[in-house]
Amino acid sequence: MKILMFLFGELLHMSFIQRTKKIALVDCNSFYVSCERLFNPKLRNKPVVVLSNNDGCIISRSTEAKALGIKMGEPYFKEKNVIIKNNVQVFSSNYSLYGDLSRRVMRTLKRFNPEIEIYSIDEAFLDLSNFPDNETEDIGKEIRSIVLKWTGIPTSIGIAKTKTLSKVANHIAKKKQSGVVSFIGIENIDPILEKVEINDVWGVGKQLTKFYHQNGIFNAKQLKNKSNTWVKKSSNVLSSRTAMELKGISCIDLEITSSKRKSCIVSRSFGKRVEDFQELKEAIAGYSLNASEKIRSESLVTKSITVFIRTSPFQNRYGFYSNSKTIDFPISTNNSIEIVKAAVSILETIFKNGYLYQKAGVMLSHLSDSNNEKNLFSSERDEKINNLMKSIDNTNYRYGRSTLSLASAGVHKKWNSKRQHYSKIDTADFYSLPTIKAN
DNA sequence: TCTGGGGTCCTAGGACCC
DNA sequence: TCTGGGGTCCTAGGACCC
Repeated sequence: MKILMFLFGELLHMSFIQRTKKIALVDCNSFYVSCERLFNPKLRNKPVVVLSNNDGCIISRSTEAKALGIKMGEPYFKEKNVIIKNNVQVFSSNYSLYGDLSRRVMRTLKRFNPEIEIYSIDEAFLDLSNFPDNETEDIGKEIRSIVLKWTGIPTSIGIAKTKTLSKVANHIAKKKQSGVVSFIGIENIDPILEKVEINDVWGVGKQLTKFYHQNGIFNAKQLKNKSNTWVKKSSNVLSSRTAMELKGISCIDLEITSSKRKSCIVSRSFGKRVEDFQELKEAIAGYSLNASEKIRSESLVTKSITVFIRTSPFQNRYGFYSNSKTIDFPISTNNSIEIVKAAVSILETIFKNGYLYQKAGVMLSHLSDSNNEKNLFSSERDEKINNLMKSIDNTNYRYGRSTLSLASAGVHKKWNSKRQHYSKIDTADFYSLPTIKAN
């Protein structure tokens, strides 16, 4: 009887309260700039930009900086005039700070539903299906205000039936005062999609934009109304998924379980060009150490390693050279010594004298779980190496990265990245806590 | 003078096999 | 001299994302 009453209750419930699939995309506004502002309130309402590694490009802009016409991804030196003229505040990127604040934002979001997909450092998809349809927008506003209150980071939130549509909603929310846009309950979204340019649709990049333009598709509505078979046949499955998602049919699932990564790259542009084999070797050894440490911290081992070096693609007068090579390890490993050795041996085969190198990198691929890799050849020696690696990692964790390193990684690092506008804020470092003066 | 870094997925085409 | 067809697996490279 109780069960019957329960079922009846549920039916009654369902008939009154609509609960369709609802996905929210929460995206931090000008994330890196917002992080810098958090510890430096003087930056509020002022134009601010954050630069990529090596102070190369502009990768985050405050609203005020956008208004000055400073473009995303533009080389810093090209915008320097505008920046100086308008007294734009400039920062080198500080990823440990951004990573820390990102974790705080994500932790806050999990209060609303622990099942979230962390899509990037500054955005997450959140399943809101459990909330009633007519409360969607209010929930969005609540999420926004709590994230702001608890972390100090402003966000924009788009809510819709599919991921692609929630991206569209988010895009519109960015321009709205409330910062929240929900498509839930809107019968016909064609008029909205009509105003969304095709290149602003998630999954449509430069090449696809060109292709769609050639076929008379200029906005999201036009793609939505194309037949699925046409899209699939003339492009590919990814494009057809995008089109279906615009129709409101969910094809791209939320990835709640954080699957382990499949590759790990460490690469940098040099602060100044490198010609010397020895210096290049130091850089490659250093990157290999970082990559090894990263995969160890995630209990992964690698089956193959790729090393690449290249000169600048923008300065042809010195001659362009780019090369890479991959080799396999006989047995998957995460041993720094072995990985550095392999990397250096690759470098020896691809290095060519007489070039000014601008960038180099190491990629570890075919990663797998280290716990599943215990094999017949495991020996006492492996055990010892594992322990050595563990103690290196622990020491570096406690006393700062590269406290313990290998000699081959070098000490001077003349080639290190440029970081002239570094804010030196470290939320994990007691001595960089902001001080508050009384009176 | 100065142009980031780190990922994922898909596909075409080659190697190989029967 | 004649020299198939179909399947699988792997990889490099392209496209896309933030």
